[in-house]
Amino acid sequence: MAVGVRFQLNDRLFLRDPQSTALGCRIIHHSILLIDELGFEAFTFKKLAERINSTEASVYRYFENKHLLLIYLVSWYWEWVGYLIDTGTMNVEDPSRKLKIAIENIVDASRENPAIEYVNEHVLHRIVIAEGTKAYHTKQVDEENKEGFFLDYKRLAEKLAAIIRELNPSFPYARTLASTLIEMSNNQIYFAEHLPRLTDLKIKDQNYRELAEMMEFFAFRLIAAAED
Amino acid sequence: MAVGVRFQLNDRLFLRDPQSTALGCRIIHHSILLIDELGFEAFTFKKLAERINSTEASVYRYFENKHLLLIYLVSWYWEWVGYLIDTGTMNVEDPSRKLKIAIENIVDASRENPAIEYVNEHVLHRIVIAEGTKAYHTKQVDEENKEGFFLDYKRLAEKLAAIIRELNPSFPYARTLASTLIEMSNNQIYFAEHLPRLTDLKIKDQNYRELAEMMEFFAFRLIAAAED
DNA sequence: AATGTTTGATAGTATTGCTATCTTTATAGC
DNA sequence: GCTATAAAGATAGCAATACTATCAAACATT
Repeated sequence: MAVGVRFQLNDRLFLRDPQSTALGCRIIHHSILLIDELGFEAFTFKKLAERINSTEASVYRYFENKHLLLIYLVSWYWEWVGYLIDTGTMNVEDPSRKLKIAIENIVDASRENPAIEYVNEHVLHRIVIAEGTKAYHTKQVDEENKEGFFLDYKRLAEKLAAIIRELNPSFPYARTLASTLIEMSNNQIYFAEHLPRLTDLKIKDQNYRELAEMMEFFAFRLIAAAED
Repeated sequence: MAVGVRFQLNDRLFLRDPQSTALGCRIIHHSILLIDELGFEAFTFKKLAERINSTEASVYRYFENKHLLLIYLVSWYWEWVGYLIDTGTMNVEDPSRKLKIAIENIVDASRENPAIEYVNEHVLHRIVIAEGTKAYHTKQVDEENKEGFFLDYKRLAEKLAAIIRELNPSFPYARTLASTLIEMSNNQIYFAEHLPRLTDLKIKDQNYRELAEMMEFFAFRLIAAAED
């Protein structure tokens, strides 16, 4: 279990590093809970400020707006998943074992013991599932991408793609498979909960084993050395 | 080519049927263009009203809010894709041919001749790619799902799943593969344009042939009768 | 000519998404 | 303990958003 990890995120995402002050940590802590409660659209800095007994102006000293806060939170989550994959595969040679470990962590990183007290990884996972793609589905993607706002997501995808290439160097779609698996994980969990006719998955008691198996089925069958 | 099609969408999506009046058609026509221009977040009914030389109040007589308008537009698009798949596979027996036709239409329905003058399918496709998932990624999914707001999407997925089952009745994840292929198509196009490190796809001159081939590769390799 | 429906014009309200300024409070260095 | 300075709180204000309400004008229908 990981204790005391502290991720260094892109410092253009915030005005003042929230990890450096008590108020900053409260902002992170309660923004996760409040976004989960209200949904990202209804979430505002004013409501957050009320919740933490602070003021709107104070929150704005940390984040330019709620959109950048969302990118911050989602980046934190992907960074955390990447970290878990790294430590989980550290002394593992077998690439197919590596892929399984990666999939397990993508599917359910919060199964691991939380890394930081003020981040509720379990709730954050729900936010990533429900709101994650809103981070990059905006008119400003291109500028924000140039600023490196999506590096954590891209790094995670690259990590996964590298394992895929290890398993089969001639597989022609490593990047596509990597990003598809990540998106698929979030989508299938969301569908199982809200639009069940869009998935074969049934999730009971937070058990993501079935999803991991499904994703392994998809990944290994696709990667299998082509017989042509 | 399809001329004069007119889709019957869920009538709880609107207050007054936009297809029934000239103003309604202008609202549809220009909301597609304006959402594409501004992005969904910056798009407002006031700006739309200005664009069509009408008033905010008049637009509100057709749609309760911009969120329902988005669901309406996205539903229209999936309805159109479903229609194209139906007509395209009408006299086709071979299920593998059917799947190819379905994939082609999911990947690029606007390759077909437009069905209705006031709907620019090509621009609407861009909206579905960039904003489509916002239709169901909200706190109200469950109530809206009960109202049947996502039936068109689910019907399309079911159509695809049926073809998959035809190809291999023992394939255990027909629904998951169906929804994954649809989401994958939109994501990979978006990534190719904005976050190219997340995909192996390169799109030049609106040519989606490569994407269709990639999706066929994924689909057929997965569906292939299991050798276990 | 009377009737109903659609649209336009205008106004108003609560909330959102900020920015600015000023004061109070905590902290750190000397 | 005193002083500088940084962080946080308090308050105000403003333009835009997301609506709702009302009334009059235009238009189509019988």
